[in-house]
Amino acid sequence: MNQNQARNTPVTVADVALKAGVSKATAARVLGGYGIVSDRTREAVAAAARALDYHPNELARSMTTGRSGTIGVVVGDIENPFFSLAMRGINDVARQAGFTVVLINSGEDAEIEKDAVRTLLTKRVDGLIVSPADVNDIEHLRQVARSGRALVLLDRASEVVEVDTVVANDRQAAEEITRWLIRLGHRRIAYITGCGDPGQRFHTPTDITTGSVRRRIEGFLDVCQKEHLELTEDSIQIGAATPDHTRRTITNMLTSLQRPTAVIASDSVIGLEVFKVCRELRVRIPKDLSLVSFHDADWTSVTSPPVTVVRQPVYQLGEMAASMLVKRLNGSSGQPSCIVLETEVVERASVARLEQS
Amino acid sequence: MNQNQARNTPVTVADVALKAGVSKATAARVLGGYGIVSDRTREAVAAAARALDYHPNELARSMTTGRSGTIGVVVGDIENPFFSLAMRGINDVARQAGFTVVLINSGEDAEIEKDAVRTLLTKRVDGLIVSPADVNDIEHLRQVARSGRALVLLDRASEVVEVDTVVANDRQAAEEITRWLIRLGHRRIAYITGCGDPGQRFHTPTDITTGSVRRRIEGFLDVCQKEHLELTEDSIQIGAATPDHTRRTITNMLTSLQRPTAVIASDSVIGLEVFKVCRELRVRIPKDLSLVSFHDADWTSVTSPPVTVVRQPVYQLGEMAASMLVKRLNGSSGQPSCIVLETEVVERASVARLEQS
DNA sequence: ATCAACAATGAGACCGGTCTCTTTTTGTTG
DNA sequence: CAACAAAAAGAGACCGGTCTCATTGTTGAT
Repeated sequence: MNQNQARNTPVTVADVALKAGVSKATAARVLGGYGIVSDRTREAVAAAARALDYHPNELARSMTTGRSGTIGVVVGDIENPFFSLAMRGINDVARQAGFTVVLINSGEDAEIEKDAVRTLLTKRVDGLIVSPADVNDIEHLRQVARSGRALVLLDRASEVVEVDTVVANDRQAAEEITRWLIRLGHRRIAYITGCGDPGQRFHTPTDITTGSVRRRIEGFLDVCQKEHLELTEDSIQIGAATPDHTRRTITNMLTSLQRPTAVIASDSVIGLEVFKVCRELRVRIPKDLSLVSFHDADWTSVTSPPVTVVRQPVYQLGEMAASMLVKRLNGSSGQPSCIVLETEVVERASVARLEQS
Repeated sequence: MNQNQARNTPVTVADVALKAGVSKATAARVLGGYGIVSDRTREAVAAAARALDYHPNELARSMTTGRSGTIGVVVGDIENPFFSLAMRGINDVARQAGFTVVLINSGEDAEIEKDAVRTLLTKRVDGLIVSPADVNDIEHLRQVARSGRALVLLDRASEVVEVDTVVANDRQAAEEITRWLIRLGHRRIAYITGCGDPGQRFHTPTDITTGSVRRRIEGFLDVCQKEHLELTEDSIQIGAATPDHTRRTITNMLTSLQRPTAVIASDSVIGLEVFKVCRELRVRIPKDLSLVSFHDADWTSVTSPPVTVVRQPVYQLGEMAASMLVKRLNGSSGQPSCIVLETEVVERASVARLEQS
């Protein structure tokens, strides 16, 4: 082995400069790729750096430049295919633009989210992408703006704060499938979501702090009312946050006397759970229960029957969020904008026309 | 609004010190939570910090301490449920221990992986968790060791480098299910993986650079040979990296004259694709084809038939990797160890006893 | 009363880069 | 060949913290 292989290679510009016989400033110019240097010195310094196995300290660099080259991402649950797909979109764009992604999982907990944002801010990320758990509790997002760093909201808009946002047309999608279910003869339709407090009952959309879900519920309720559907307090099931709780919620719903004839699941994780419980209880889809799920997860096309879904452009959601952020970081200014991506209902076989009884 | 609300709040310890009427050193002691300070000054400084809305610059802190409080994670594909679940395990442990996670997706590309490791190193992460795409190409991993930072390999061991590792007992699991399939009368069994070069044919396990998959293939081949199964070059299908390519590979396999009677899918993504293609081609599972998949993804229990899987403790894999790393970061020394977690075959209904023809 | 021991604070170097400003070298031109 | 502009290199401050060491103030034991 090389005997001048120092332990823990803390080779600095100064070391390289010494070896190359130039000043620290000159070495820094070469190593940092800025300023003007003659070809001869450039090569000498480069050679010295190579010989010493020099690696720049990005931290020190960030200190003076003020840019860290990282963007922070705070999502609700990385395990949810929705987020992991969006995450890939973010990642792809970020790496293309030369940024590194710092990820924090909030577990949909507003406190953890605040903590996460604070942490990222102290770590001096250049910008943030957040899927806020609570559209009202946004003091920490204001803090981001105040600290002068860029912010993009992902999937969940907040009316309370003016900021770049990328969402799907949730409300419209919910209206569309609700109208459609009604046209097929369904009168008892339930909407299930993991948002909201477990054990709580739904009262008003304002209780739902997740932007996207609130919009959907608003759309759902709106259409129900227009079509004069009888809405009970069971029409909207909230708080299905843990698998265990989800399971219980669905079981209760499906064994109740006024069992719904159609269910809208707020994401693929909930949709899957509905599917599982139906199987256990021998509730046949779509004969006994029609099912529509948000998010076109990969498995939804392969069940028996395949599940009708609202296809959201999830990857693009991530891409857009990241590229909006990158644009801001590259100096784009102007009014914050809100981009709404279109969804599409993919009709499969989990929804039935209801026989008149 | 507060009129002394400075833009881009670059409030530093010096500012706080000034306001509190103490020296920079004293203010730093309070703000940094070290050294000895009297209660009175502590409160004065804290008050000043609050009034000024002081936020520490973690970057500057890291500069001097040498610790950044972050761990870097490089995985193959965050969209694969295997990794997103492991990622959650890592995340949970990391945040518990006060670390932030920096994530980079390699897309199973060794070059991107090297780049990622280099980037993380320059960003001075305290430690790294890597799922190496290529067990032979590990110069960049040596580099990590040389830079004096901790490293844990996730899911994929490398004999070439001595380092802490967390894996599942892949070889044994593969042996077990292969033996079991043979006992059920299967003589033509195929193994499909996304690893390896698309378009290439399999020759020897050494071609497979993904540690875990190589082990499984070794186990598979070993049992096949012991049981005198005829192995063709189609017995192992590699390079199913893109959905498109996977689809084609599977289609070819299932329409060939010597169609296998059983298929082992190397992960749930491949397993799902097999399932889809079977459906398209009207190949009935398990009547026409038996299917076993690695990774007990959530949807596998809900298909018709439900899929027999090798259940790996994926979350724990992530947890273990993170906690090993955290231990090292907290000063634990000693020989690198390799932890092997047990798997379990979950028998469902996608495997049939073969009728003698 | 004297001095040691320790608590509390201050002064300033330091981490590893960037960047401004100054000095030296080089090259062009009348 | 002097005169001057431009190019190249150097000196040193700076980013925002930490940390060592020196200084001052307080207490208790002798």
